[in-house]
Amino acid sequence: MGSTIKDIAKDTNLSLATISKYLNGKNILPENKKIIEESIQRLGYIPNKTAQNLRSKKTNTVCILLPIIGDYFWGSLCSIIEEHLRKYNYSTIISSYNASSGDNTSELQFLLSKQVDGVILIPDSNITDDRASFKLPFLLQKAGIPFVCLDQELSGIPGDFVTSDNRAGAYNATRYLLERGHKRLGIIGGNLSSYTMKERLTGFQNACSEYQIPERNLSVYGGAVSSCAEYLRIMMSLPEHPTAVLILGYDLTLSAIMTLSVLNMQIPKDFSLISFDDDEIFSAFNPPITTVVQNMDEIGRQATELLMKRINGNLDSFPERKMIETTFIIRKSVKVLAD
Amino acid sequence: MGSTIKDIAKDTNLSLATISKYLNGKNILPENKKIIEESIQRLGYIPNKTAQNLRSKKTNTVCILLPIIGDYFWGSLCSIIEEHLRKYNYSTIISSYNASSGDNTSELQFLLSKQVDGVILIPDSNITDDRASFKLPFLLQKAGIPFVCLDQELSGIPGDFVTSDNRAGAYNATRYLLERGHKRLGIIGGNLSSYTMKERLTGFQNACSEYQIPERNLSVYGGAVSSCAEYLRIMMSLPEHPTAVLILGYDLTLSAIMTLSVLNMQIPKDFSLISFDDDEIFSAFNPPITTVVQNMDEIGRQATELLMKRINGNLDSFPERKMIETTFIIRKSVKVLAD
DNA sequence: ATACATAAGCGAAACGTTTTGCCTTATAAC
DNA sequence: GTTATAAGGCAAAACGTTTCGCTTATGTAT
Repeated sequence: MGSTIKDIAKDTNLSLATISKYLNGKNILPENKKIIEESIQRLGYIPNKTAQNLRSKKTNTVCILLPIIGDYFWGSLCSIIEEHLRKYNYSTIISSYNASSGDNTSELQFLLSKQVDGVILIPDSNITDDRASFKLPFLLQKAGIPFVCLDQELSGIPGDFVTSDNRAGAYNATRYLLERGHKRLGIIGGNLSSYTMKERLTGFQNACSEYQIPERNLSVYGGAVSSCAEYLRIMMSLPEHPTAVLILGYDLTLSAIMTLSVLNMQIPKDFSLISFDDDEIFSAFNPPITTVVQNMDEIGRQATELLMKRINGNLDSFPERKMIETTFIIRKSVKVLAD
Repeated sequence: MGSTIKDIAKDTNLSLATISKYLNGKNILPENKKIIEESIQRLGYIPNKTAQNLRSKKTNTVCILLPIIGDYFWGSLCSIIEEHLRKYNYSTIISSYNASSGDNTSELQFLLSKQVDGVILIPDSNITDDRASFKLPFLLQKAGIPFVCLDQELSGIPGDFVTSDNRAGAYNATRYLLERGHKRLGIIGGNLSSYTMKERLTGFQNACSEYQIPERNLSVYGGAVSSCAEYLRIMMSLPEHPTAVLILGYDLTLSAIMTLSVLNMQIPKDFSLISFDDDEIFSAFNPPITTVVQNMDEIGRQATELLMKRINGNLDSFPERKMIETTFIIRKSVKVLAD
């Protein structure tokens, strides 16, 4: 069915080596080039990547490793990364790993047998917080497979990573509230012990202490989406409740908005709110919600760039920490308070 | 670095062929089996897939082809499918294609050169509605690469596909409304000309005509999320406006809920609503929203199964149309009307 | 005993490339 | 006119497997 380099060689009366040279962009006579191109066209030749990979020991393939399946955020990031890798002539394979297992050897074997050139690791706190030597980061390092980590810094081992600048994002948003006269603030997050959330919390606190807001005027909540509504209700029933809140996550924001509407509190008239993590839908709300947005495309781009660099053997300034700036989108969910 | 089958052969004093037999589960002497296993352990041998692929002309690889990048729904489906394919010992590569191009030859070449065994095609109406012979489905067929299509039926060419039973899902939800005494209904969708949306609309209409609801009591809207709020507002200002609405999509539902809250209409007291497409967040709302949910995991499973069948040369009942039942989750967004 | 099937093992060829080292020819330098 | 230099081409080896055809040993039915 498919024709091979041999067929082209016969067809053109040239040697295998010459055809291979042509395919790899080496110098050959222009006339031969023309002949080869015609022949390729005529015979419908398509290079066989498996053969190329075997011989050259390079697969031009990167594996994205994710811990959980079905997560919207990471799932869509996969296709963004694919797009970027494609520009470098790399293809993407995705695979999931067992984050809770103490031994990721089987995942490593998979990568090794597939001969992937590099890995983009979407971490799970189970993996990053641990310096156990059978977990993915260690195994990858030992095997000499370059990888870059997304979203979270590894704690037991040095490694490149790229993440949103969560701290700055939260800091800016908080300042925005403070500048508009809010003096009692709340922050609502999911699991506040994760790297990402800790960073955001730090940003929030830094801004507050710059404005000398006393601790007692700050209200911090970390917990499940389902209980966020309850928390908000309690918070709002206090006599001196916050006038504004920074909400760390899409789902939480949605839940908060719904809760406020049930409580008959209007945004921003009765209460101000900023969401960390945007979605198209927030701009369609009434009022549209002011948000901090993570630049997913940029995260994908930078992760790709960094990985390419490492794959090409460039170890400059390892380990690199790339912080991607968030964007602050001012819409209409924050009220300006008179002093 | 990595050891090969040759090393094992030397180490065990057996021939390459025997080692290969062992690796492929053929019969060998139990004593040799033991020796080989020890040797593999000791030398840390890992089979080289690129070599296996080259020789056996089988890659155990499926490519998921998607049209757009960054789509949450499809992105997360990718990792679900990966999970299922993994059970069959297949790995997954993802790649995007140009839906608007008239010629997908380059995509085909990619698949051919990668030697993928099959494709899961996430379609774009640009591709399915067209019988142009340079578009993906035709090319795949011509090249003899088995594929199954998700979500949409191909119109120009027979092909397997698996999709949610959109029609039945909408039908059931609509009946639910009708059974609770609603006599004036609305349906709000995105692009109503897409296959998916048409199916849902049909389900809605079928239920309505069964209950002999006159056309004039039905209100149908298809359009962008951004203008849905406006539409709802107008609709609600009519004297005899619908008492309940079926909303075809997550974003639209969110937008509708917000709009209603701004209009000071309470769900379900003043207005009833069912969402097609669920999200965890809907259960956390107040009231929790009654929804029709697509069984993504099942879609992934069935697509995988069907593709495996085709890859193994089983063409029984081609082309197959698999309709995955939706689940109806009754929560509290629908009011029972007195007659 | 003879013939015959079955099981296990072996060496060598094959899969479709890239790479190596050598050879030829043309070009430039002196 | 000789010699150095470079460019392009070629045959063959290599990459790490699987598979083919053959051999030998073992058991089984005639």
